[in-house]
Amino acid sequence: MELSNAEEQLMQILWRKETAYMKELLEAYPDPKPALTTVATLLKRMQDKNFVDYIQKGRSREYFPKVSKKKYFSKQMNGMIKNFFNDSTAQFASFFTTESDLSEKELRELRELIDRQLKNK
Amino acid sequence: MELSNAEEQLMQILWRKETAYMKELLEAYPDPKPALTTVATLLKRMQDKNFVDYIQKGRSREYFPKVSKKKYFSKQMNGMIKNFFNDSTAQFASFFTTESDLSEKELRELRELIDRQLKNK
DNA sequence: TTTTGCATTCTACATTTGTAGAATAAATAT
DNA sequence: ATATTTATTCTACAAATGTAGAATGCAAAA
Repeated sequence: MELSNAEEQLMQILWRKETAYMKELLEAYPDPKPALTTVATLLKRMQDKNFVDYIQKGRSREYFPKVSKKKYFSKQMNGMIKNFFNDSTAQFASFFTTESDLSEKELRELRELIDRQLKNK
Repeated sequence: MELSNAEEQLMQILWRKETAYMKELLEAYPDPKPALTTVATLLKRMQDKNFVDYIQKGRSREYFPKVSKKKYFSKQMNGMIKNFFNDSTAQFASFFTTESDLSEKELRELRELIDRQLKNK
């Protein structure tokens, strides 16, 4: 089961905070903030989908992500690479490199990084 | 307005074919194929969303994408980079480079590509 | 202890998405 | 000329999504 847009937005907040109470989540929303019950509904659905859990603290709950941002992101990326580049990561990489408008500096840094990666092989 | 999942799948088919009649679209679906009316509904919605158009040919229609795969993909990517990497393309690139499991050969090719990019600057 | 604030659960409802049957029309094959 | 195939439009409906009010309970502040 995937996250919907509204759910993913909330997930982003939760990832940033790592752990948060209802009130903090609400505060973290940009204006116009949704109703508290809206967030509650989303959290409930996200729990059902197994993306979020909580620890009862007194009478309220400390929510936290059950899926790491990194893991979630990787899955998204793999989906896109599969659909758009026929499952070829390399093909994606080359598309990205030529199409993204990285600055010269950024390109150099990226090359540096690749060199380091290569040393690890 | 964004494409839904089912719509995006159809879009992928249309991008592959570049142009296609109803029948061809249907044939291109993997089994179990949806009902023809399902595809018709999707096409209609995609027209409303301005992702698809057609040319009347005799009594049927030659459908074609109004948005290129590349453009669509870029938009998706930018969205993800914005959400996950704080809008930093470079940060994404470095994450990608370290986390993707590109082979040594692929890494070398990527470096080549970056070199060529750099020469263009 | 009365008010105020906050969280939770329930209920609700409009919109969007996934899926397709029925009716209709035209084109083609028999 | 009739049956068959194919496409189109209309209608429909369940599920998912976005959004939030009402009711309830409890805790902290006044």
